Amino acid sequence: MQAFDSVRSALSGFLQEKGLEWPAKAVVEAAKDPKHGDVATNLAMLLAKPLHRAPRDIAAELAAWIRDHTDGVENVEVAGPGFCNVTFSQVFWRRVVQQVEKEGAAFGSSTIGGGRKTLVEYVSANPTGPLHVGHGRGAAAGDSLARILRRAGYDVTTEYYINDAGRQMRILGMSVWYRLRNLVGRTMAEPEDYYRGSYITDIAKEMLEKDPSLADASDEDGKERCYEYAKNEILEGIKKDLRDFRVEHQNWFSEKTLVDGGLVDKAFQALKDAGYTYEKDGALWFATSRLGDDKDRVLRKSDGSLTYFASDIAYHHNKFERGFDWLIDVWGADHHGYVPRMRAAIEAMGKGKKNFDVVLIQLVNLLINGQPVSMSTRAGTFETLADVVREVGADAARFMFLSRKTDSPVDFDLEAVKQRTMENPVYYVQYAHARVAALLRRAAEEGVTIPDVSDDAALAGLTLPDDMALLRKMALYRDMLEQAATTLSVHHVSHYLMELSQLLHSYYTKNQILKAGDPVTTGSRLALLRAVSRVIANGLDLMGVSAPDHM
RNA sequence: GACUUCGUAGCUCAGUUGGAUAGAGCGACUGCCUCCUAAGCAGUAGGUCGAGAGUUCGACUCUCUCCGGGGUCACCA
Repeated sequence: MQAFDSVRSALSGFLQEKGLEWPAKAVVEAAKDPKHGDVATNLAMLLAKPLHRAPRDIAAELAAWIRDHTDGVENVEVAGPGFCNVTFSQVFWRRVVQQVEKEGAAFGSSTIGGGRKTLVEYVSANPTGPLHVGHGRGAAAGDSLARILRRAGYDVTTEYYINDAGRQMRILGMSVWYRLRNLVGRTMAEPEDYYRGSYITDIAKEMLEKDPSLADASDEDGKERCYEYAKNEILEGIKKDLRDFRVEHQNWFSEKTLVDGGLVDKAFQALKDAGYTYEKDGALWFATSRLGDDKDRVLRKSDGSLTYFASDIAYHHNKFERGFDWLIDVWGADHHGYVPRMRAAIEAMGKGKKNFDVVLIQLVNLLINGQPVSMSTRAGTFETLADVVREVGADAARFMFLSRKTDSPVDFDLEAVKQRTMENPVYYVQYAHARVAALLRRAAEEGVTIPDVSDDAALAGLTLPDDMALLRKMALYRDMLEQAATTLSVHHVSHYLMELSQLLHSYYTKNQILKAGDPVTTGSRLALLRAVSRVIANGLDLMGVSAPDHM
């Protein structure tokens, strides 16, 4: 927030004057306790050693310096072992309202991304069946992460990698073919390993309706046609489910085109040139163990087919070739053992740690009335994402997923998420937004108007600690966004929104707005709450959750 | 076994470059709608931050050891 920036620059001036560097551990942060003012710094304590002076002594000098070199400061106090607590004036804080009014949806945006070209890849589930709840968590996280990074100044592209070339897809074709033959009474041996979900049979029926003669096709031809049809059908379903979940992918990248387009060979060549490949036992190996992996990995199997890893390397190679500087992969936590070898591959491409990050999404334990429901695409027993979204709504599901750290497992109880109570914080936040909307409607009905952008006089009624608490919280929005972006953790947004909403509900209950008694107070408070609801809407947008005007 | 991740209130979880008296929601208990949305508010109770040692002005945070839960260890994807 602005308060941090101005204190920081004052401190830098002080250090420069003394000919000192900024100590690595020195921070400027929001004071946790209002008694400690608005902004606190520990700088004096860290200067004690180099200056050979008592921390509180230095703090006193520092306090005077801050007072003289920072705009909008009301008071600076030395506290505890040597903290400097800075309090800003009410006039300073009121500017936050004006800033929100001027910037609107862009309020709180940051430029820390510096336009860096970033690719966020997420979901990327094999098109072998409908998305289940677990995919939903990854979808919500990836989508929200992309929104956050964009607001933080990154140039973000989102992508879904379609695994349409490997063994799983052959099994898919075979599964449909098997069902299809069964439907017309031409049974064949049950395949060893196949998808048993009812959607497989549905697809087979559909194909037969369109072309009854299909059953006469040769085994090979039949499987191929089943594969092709099923893949497209399922992929369309996936796309629809994601749309309904408000999840967007700009690109859909096919593994098959990667293989057919010779990009795999190109990537192999790059690895070979870097000296990392070798032949052994009739297979092509990649010496990932020289780059931090446990052991070497196979790229091309002895039967001539490619491993999943091989095309994935090619895919990431291609991402860099398309000019992306930062690759973020959102994966299910079961892929976590896969990370070191992918890192190795990235390094072999001449890229480093800075260019590649993986966000691991832990399991979702779906519960219905407290009873666990198992999810397995193969066995065909699962709760689909579409069902869940239909049941609880995209807002509640997304908020739930995005409220927890991605790397810890989550219990998702359908009944609980359906409930419109505090089990379900999404309504708490949305209610805060709707309440303000209702208030603004009421104001309009009563002929109370406030300007689109307030001037200082219009905000003069903001004098209470409650006012300042809301202003300070809004001012922290940008810091929250930056933290979420730099740590790739989406859950900060929902926690921030809970806190801001809490302040708003409390304010609303304690302080009258339209009935405050005088026009300045009414106008000021109305402008304040309008700004708060704007910030809530911005935050909800980061999560892809709607900000309703009515509830 | 190796690697990885987590262990914070009865429950679900925040607490990320080490900061002041460890937080929130739910649940429990006590109050608050003749008054702008009670899907709300105010308050009470609830803790050995898994255990131990170390690093230092200061540790929930960093290091090591141990205990306990999850996950992964394919020429599968």
